[in-house]
Amino acid sequence: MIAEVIVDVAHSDVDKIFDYACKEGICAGARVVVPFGKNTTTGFVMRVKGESDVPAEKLKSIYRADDGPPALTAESLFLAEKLAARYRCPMALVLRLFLPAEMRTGKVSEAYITYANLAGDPAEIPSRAKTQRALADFLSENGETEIPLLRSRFGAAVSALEKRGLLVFEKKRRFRDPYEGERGEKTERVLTPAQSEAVRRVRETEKTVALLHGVTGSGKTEIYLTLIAEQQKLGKTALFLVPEISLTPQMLFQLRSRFGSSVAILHSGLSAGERFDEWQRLREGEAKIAVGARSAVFAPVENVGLIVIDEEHDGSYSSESPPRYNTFDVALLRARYNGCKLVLGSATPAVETYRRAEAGEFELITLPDRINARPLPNVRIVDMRREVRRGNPSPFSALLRERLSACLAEGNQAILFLNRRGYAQTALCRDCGYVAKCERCDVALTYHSGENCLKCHYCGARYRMPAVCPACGGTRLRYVGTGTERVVGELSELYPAARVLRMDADTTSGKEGHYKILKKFSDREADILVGTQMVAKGHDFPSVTLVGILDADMSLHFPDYRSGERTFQLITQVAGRSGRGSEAGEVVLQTYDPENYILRFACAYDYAGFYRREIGMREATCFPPFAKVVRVMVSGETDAAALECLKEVYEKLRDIYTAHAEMFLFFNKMHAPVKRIQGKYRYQVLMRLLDGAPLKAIYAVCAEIKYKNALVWVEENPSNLS
DNA sequence: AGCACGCCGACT
DNA sequence: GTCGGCGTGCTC
Repeated sequence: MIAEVIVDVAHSDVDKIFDYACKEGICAGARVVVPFGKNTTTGFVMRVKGESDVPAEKLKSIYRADDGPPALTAESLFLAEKLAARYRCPMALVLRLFLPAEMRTGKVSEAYITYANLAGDPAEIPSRAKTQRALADFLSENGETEIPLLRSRFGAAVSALEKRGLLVFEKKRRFRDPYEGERGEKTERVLTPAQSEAVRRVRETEKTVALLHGVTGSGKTEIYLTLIAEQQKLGKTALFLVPEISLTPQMLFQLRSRFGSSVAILHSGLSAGERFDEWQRLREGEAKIAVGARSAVFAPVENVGLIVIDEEHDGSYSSESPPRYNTFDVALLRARYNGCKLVLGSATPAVETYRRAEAGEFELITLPDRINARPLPNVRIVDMRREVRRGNPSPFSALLRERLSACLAEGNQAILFLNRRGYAQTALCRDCGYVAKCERCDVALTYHSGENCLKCHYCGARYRMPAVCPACGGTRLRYVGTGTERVVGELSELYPAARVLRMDADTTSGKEGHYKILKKFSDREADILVGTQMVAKGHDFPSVTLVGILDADMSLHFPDYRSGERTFQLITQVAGRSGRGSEAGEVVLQTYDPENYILRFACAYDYAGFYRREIGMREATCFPPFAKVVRVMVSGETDAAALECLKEVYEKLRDIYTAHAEMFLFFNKMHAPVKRIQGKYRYQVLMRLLDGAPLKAIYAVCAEIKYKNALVWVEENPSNLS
């Protein structure tokens, strides 16, 4: 037999099928070890065939294959081929998505535990050996038991009994269980009429995709769980995808209490062994419901009955490193392959998603009301220009301070949202205008008061905070721009009695870092939670009655066509944290641009109004979904290398442009907005293309340009234009 | 990606 | 005369 093998080497030169001779019994999807050049490498069998076109003297044999079922299912192989073509990247790189990393590198393997049971006649035990007799009695009563447990209870008697030949041993597979044994209470809630109607519509629609557009707190999760339970009863599997941050243990316990051990969890917080075992449980059919972030869309389940993408608009569903896949695209392929439904849920759907739903491509299901009929919190806009004019330099407006005092006096909790970590945006010299910059990146450094240092948020470099200006020797170094650290500092001065927690990338490192802070807050060990956008997502704190949005403009003026959309989503999400319990909630939104339409629609919870305005704008200015933004990035070791490479890229792309000028709305080369990151000089060719433009040719041009000290890659509708 | 083969500069 | 620089080409 001949096996067509993709070797697990991520390089375009070897991104092709290699034929190997193999014995019968090896099938498609199997992971194999093969001789390759002077090396030995692992690979994947894509297909098995009778004969090969490769001359016999070149053909080598597979060394060995994993035992058990093939690592990759037929569906995985199908998806891999589609994705490699769509995202134009080596097959090996795509195949890696389907396996836990720890399995590929061979760092972990199955864990086993040895069980002992009684063999032979316990009457042989002398009556003076009381512990041995007790052990024998225990085993005859309880049957086979794990050795470690026996040793802890009966000590040396285990070995003694073994010497008498009265024990038999059996090794069994042990699945390492994340959050072992933890379960929530059984929560089988009765659906509201609106929820039942939503479930019915998903069930009955002819369309593959349903968009569940429900305001925050409208009970979308219960709808997902009901739909998943239905599929489980039919013996089918399900994928439940959530943004990384919403995978809080509370959510997992809720799922576990509902579905028991048939839920497997796949996310970055697990240990290598746990992730490996959870994956294996899915692959072997032991677990049928895969819950996880983006990468869980590749979960190795067969016979999928439902796929859910919660918080569909969330940016974390697009991968930023190659292969730059989009979770929705993969999920849609899987839904079609399995003939099942794909449910998208959001309070603030992505503009592009909503447009497709509105056009009838997706079933659009709207849930306009909160589940407990609580009104959405009232949002008040504060004009920060007036605060400045009144001589208030602090990050808190008078209104916010007044509401915060009231909130604390009533014994409630508050969340303050500011999308900037650190203490101050940067350190500036009042005498000469010097701004501290990173040595390897073209960005200003952020001052962190906790470590009293300057940090680069692009490369992570740390610098000592200078005592005097390095440029002019002046002593008037000032901190400009407020970050979460500074907010916490000012709060402790304003409200010395209040307990303040900070949640941002600096305080949530380590395993379950997010969880620890959220748990503290939900256990009421703090009164105020200050944080970056990670406080905005999906948490349910019934005692929070005030949300303060300190600088609503920050994401609004991001140089990106999606900044308005992102701001609307962020404000709606964070506002939704307020008033989820029995008391009404309120929101104070601070801005320097109080007339801005995005903010106005967000305050009124008017998604439809926002959408109309935004889609009209996109159409008028020819931005996605009416055109595609394509950027070709060039990054070089030196400025000269990058420029030389850029020149060739630009000339070749210009040929395509001149031949199809009518398809190009925009075409130009320029510096990347951040000219240097991690010592690499960056340039870009920016394009905006109409449907039908020769994207393939653009990719082809970029693939053939090879410089020894410069890199070229293509990004479509990039979400981060730095 | 690795690794070998192969052709030009400064060293015992 | 050789040791070693990294450009080029191959891996079933």
